[in-house]
Amino acid sequence: MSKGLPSRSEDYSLWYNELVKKAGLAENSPVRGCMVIKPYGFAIWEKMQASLDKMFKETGHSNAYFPLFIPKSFFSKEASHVEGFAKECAVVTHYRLKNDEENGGVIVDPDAKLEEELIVRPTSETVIWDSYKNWIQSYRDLPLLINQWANVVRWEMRTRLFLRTAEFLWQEGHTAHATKQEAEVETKQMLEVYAEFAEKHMAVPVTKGVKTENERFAGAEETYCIEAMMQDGRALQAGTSHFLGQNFAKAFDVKFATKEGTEEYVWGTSWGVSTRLMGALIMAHSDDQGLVLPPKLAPIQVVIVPIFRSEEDLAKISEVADGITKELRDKNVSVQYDKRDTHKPGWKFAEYEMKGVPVRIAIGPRDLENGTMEVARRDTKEKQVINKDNIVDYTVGLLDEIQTNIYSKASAFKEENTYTVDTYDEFKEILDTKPGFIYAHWDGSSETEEKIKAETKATIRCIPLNSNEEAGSCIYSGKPSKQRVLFAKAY
RNA sequence: CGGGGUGUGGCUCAGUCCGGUUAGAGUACCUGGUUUGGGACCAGGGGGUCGCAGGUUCGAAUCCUGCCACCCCGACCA
Repeated sequence: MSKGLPSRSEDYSLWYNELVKKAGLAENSPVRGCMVIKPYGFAIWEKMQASLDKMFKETGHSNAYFPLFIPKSFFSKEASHVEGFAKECAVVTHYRLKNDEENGGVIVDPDAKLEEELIVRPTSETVIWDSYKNWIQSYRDLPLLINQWANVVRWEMRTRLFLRTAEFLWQEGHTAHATKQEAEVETKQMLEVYAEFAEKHMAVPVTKGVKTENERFAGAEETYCIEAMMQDGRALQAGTSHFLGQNFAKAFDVKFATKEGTEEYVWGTSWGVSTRLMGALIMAHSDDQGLVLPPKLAPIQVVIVPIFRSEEDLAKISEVADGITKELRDKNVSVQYDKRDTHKPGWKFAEYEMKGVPVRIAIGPRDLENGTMEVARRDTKEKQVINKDNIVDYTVGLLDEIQTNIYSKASAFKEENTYTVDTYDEFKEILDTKPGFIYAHWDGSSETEEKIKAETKATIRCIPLNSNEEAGSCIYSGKPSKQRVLFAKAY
């Protein structure tokens, strides 16, 4: 592994790409637009999955699995849904290869053409609602609260590790309800789950809001989202929750018998977060030394590095290190004791910093003499010499403190880089000179939204929830507006 | 699909304009020794059909033609 990262402030994209590779998270795959997630990166994703899955279960959801392939005809059933995804679908047209007699190698067997093409799922609403049709007959079958962990494929023209890849991993929840109100409650509940996960686990502050019509999910009545700010000031959509109304129920003819004996279409929701969250995690906290992971999602929370010259030294240090390793593990802290003699301590320090391990404990001969250990925290780089009798409590407390500190830091950054403007001139001035979010009045029309996007590249990330209504006039058209919306350049 | 760029040991690249020893460097890897509290040092070593195919030439990484791949910018992006 080579040394060092490019500076974050000089070239953010380069820094990001190098970090993803050097921290051992992922790399570009030989397959166009796809990525290989390496073990360390996958370990972080698994931590995310575990936390989210638990939250889904606690809110009454169950996991299931639906097919990767979707018959083309399913797609055409919901008009706006097709339109939204048509341009980025991978399509299976044949089911067999054969030897190429003329040129060698293999070719697609032209005789093995599928009667109906299969779409590699870009999202699963259609296959899932096709099943729901058979699963739902009565109000007694509702609500149906299902989640699936899966991969999906969207043939993006340009890709970026974690942020936009042709294939990505995600979870997609698909629920069906007897009433509109219940479905709306579900939609908002899942948005809250995502926001809580982002803030409490990822330590990434987010703005909750509703998408404008332009940015709404294809097939939804309303799309809710959480938007996070990256360290270059750009916005990243970190999760979405859609109120589908009766759109898919009507498209797939999913009706149920009510208590009163009438027949009605069910109300739906869908919601998802993806490996894109990995990108958010990386870009929200990391620095020029590498990744900075919040303790709650760090695969290794504490690393112990022995400093030794001889086998005898190591043996003595290991005795102490094994002791605290066990004590920490008893307190559910994940510890790695790295006593490899193939790398020097300095090399290990740099390596674990690159990997974002929150706490490092170094034990050397000097510490053995004094009954101490050196504890270094990744977020602030501070080192403290701690008496070994207090080390376990100190470390456990430190992990909490780091989790809190990382969040506070990201939160302060987000606030410092958020602006409120009243005129289009101010708006453009800030976009040109400063990164960040901008709150401004908007007249509510797609036309204005598109013009602002074309002129400045800034888009409306969301119409924030919980923000005070405040009368004003649109920065672009001057027409009346009853609330400020969140503008930013986005990933 | 438009515009720009790059293909040379695992990785990052020099060499190409102006053809000419055995194709180089850094890093990584292997061996030995000295080291080990912030990415060690010295010595030795292995590893390359110079993207692919054709052509020009006594001679091609270098010039010509064709093809392929990848990257960046734009268009696209629940």
